[in-house]
Amino acid sequence: MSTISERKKKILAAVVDEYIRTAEPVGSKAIAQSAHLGCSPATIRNELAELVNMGYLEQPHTSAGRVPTPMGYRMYVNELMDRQKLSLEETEDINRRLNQKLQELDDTIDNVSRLASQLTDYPALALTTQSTVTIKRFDIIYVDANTFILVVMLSNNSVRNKLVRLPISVDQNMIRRLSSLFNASFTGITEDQITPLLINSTERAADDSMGLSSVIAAFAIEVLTESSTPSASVSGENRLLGQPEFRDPDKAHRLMSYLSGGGHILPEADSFGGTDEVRVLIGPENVAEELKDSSVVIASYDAGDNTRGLIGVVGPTRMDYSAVAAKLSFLAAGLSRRLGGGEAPPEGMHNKLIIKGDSSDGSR
Amino acid sequence: MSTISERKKKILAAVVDEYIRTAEPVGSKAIAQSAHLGCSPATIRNELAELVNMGYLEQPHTSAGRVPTPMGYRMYVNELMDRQKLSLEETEDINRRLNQKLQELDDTIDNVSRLASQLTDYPALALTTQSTVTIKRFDIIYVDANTFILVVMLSNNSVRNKLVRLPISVDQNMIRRLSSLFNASFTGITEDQITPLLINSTERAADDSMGLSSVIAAFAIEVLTESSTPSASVSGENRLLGQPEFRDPDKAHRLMSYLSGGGHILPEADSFGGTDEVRVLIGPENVAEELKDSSVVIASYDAGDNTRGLIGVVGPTRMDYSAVAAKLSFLAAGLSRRLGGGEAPPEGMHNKLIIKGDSSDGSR
DNA sequence: GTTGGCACTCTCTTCTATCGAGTGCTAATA
DNA sequence: TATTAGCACTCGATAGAAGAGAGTGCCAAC
Repeated sequence: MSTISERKKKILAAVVDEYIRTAEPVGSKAIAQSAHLGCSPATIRNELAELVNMGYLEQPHTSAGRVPTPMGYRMYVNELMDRQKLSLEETEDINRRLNQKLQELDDTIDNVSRLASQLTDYPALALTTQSTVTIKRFDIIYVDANTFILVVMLSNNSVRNKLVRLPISVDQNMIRRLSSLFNASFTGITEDQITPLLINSTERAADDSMGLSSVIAAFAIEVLTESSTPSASVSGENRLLGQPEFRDPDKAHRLMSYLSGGGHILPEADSFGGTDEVRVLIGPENVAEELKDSSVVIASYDAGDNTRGLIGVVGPTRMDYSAVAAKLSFLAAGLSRRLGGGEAPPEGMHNKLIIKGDSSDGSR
Repeated sequence: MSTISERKKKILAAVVDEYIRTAEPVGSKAIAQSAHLGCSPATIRNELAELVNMGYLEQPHTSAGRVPTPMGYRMYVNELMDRQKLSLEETEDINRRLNQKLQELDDTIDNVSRLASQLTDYPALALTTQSTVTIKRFDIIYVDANTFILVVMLSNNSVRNKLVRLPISVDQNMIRRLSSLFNASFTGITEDQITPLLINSTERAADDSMGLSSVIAAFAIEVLTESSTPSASVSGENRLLGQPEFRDPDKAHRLMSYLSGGGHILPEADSFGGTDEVRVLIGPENVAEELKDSSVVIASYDAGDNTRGLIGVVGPTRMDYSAVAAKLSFLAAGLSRRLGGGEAPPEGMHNKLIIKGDSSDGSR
């Protein structure tokens, strides 16, 4: 009983394809025409009835066509759908946008989410996972007696700065002293290694009676906290309204508010395997209550310095999984290539698309 | 005919207040109760009929209550509504949020728009006007033979940096030379004063045969462009869906897409007078087609260094003008105080609320 | 100038009838 | 045994009709 005939598979695939296209329950007649397996609607009906029994399809009501269940989608995603290759134009388009957006704004996840949303025409969110960041370099630039600039280069090669203005005067020597001291003792350590003790000893060593050390240390802590905290960005929530399943404003509002909330989304973020994997979460497979009748496609990329970036696209369960997965996969690969440390596959190549779902495999 | 009796004003105000509250056409009976001017519904009906004639109100259909026209709202905003003072809790709340959000992320307009949206519960957008920015200081930090960090401090006291990696090696002296040269000849000038000629001469003066000068100059241009280009940020689009007038998903979608588009919004931005002014644009008063049946409340603040920031809140014409104007005004004042250059009114004070509309004054 | 009374209008809701897509079942067929 | 044609049946969707209710406009009285 756990097997499923070839013909049933074809029919199931046809139903899902058609339903994704039209958002209307699919009838036996339509299938007989679209999937040309030489048999009549009546035969299809028998098969459909069995597919309903097996749990792959359901009927909104007795005399309507069939609609895929989450289990049906799961089967579709795992085995049935044709893994779309992007067209040359599409890959070129993505690469062009990537080059354009990333050349200056290195890691800005806002850009990643916006891009993902534009490409797929669904709301998208981007996030970075937790990671341990340390300071690689510490510089202090003397501007004038009351002003200096802190410049910190992090282990992930991003650079942060802060302009500090003082009510009192400091001389250039003090700045130089502090600079080299901080460069010596505050580099290579993580945020929680910056203890009051360490700050104190730096203060004494620099002969700093004005508390500058704590100001600078505070900046260090701030920067480290900020960079190692996962951050999230959501774009294109409004595209939800283009989907017929969100014509109900309340439903749309609920999901959009949830998305705008941002970060605490995707509890599955942590459990994410490796790069080059696209994961599809269908309806009830989602942990978050608000996503129980939506689907999420997630791709992961290497954001450099052991940081993993995640791109997620949210849509109705009737989502164009194939297209979205292909695009996200390509996008993630492009990002890995540009941001990641490791050796990279040559530009413009399709990388293989590995799709993993949850533990259930859609059979029974 | 251009005058309007006191009682009519009271009735008009009552209609608008009630309509803002309930989103339902307002009947004569309701007014007789809410605005207690000792007269019967019948009298009110007569007055209402005249108000309709004058163009301040309209009826959706013969036997419905009255709804304000844009002209009615205009009159309401200009003369009728009580200028709300915020409660102590509200001002404290805003100040607390301001302190929290701005202490580190100086100018991030994302924060401004998010804050405005949270406070008003309408979608909000923040933008900065065009301004001329120059470089105040130029520093180059040597990291290693293939890497250096550019640090630029701008006339608006923001600091930008960029990590540059080279395929070739440079020695520390070269860096030092470039640093002082750029600091000398690239400061105090605007973007379009950075000519190929200037770059060339710098290149020669530094004895730079590797084209480093153009890399650095490119960064200078980039930073100047970016900082002087008006930028925009939109937040809380989804709050639109909470409003009954946007229960139609298509209508909501249209406006949300327009808002997400961002910048080209508010063509009236340029014409904006001074700080401490709140401007209300009602329905057709808006230039943008997409806003013709929505209202916008705009406040302006001093973002320092001759830059003006704008905060706009978008909602249905049936918007709580009074509350929104009060909140925006206070928020703008708080931002001016923190970011602006001039002397500041003491914290926590209500600043006077000046509301200006367009040229028409709602009378005929 | 104000008020009560009353017929009138128009939307909104509810109910009913009809239509049609699509099914499930049965009996005939290859 | 698998497939097919035929047909009665189900059920949502649509349209029209009836009734309720809110609110008006107007008139005559105060």
